[in-house]
Amino acid sequence: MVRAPCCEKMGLKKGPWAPEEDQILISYIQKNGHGNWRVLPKQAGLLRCGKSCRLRWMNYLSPDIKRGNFTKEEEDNIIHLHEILGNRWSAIAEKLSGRTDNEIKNIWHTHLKKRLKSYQPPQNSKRRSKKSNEINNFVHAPNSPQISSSEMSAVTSDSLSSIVFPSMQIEDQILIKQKEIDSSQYFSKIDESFWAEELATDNNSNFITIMAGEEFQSLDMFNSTTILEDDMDFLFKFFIKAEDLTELPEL
DNA sequence: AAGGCGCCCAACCGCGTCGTA
DNA sequence: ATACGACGCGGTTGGGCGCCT
Repeated sequence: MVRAPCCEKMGLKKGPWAPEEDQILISYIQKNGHGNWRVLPKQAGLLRCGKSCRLRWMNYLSPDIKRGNFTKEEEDNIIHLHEILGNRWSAIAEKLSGRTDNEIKNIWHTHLKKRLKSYQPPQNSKRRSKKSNEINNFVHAPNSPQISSSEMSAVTSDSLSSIVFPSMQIEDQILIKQKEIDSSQYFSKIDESFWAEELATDNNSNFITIMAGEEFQSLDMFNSTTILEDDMDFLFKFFIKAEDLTELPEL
């Protein structure tokens, strides 16, 4: 199937939006809603393609959008969410009210990536446990998928399952029930629905698996209440659905 | 003052997904 | 089952701006 580019038609304007165009779009949507984006520009009298209108509205004109610089707290949230979700900018944006995926993507590429680059986690932590070594060995084994931790988290959070460490028994996995994680300190902007959403509805069979890397021992199976601030920086997070623990995903 | 350079961010592009006929 | 339109997403681009020399 070959799809014609949406702005292929001659006469449609591209590039930066003029204030008058913004005004037309705002008043049209306020009056009629956006409905079908494809037909909106024609009905509103704009020489733009629907896609361009949608983007302009979603990323700039919508009243729900919070303008202005990102706070330190927001930046921290983005970093942590990126560890969990990977480059799923829209999913990250959902958790940060008023921020758009485009904005988050931009700030990631311009600020946060650099910030993380300059950060090097300490080596040879004395608290590294046997379990964390086992996981580490699996992740870096020759026949293991060669992916970074962030890619892994992206894959696993997509399907809410799937990263498994075959040499470990299920009971050896560190499984922490959703409600036992005190995430409020780090995800203060995120409401409870975030965790509920990621864990689907069945709390008995779905768990967040926290692979704490350097700080593995600090998390007590089924008994963890709080993640220490020191831990958080080194935390790799994978979502594991307990009933899927026997199969490796296709990566 | 002006030219070069790098950064930032709004906007575009192409593709995947979903819904419907 | 297939084709197709619409939407949404993530990657990329390029113009504008500020800083530096």
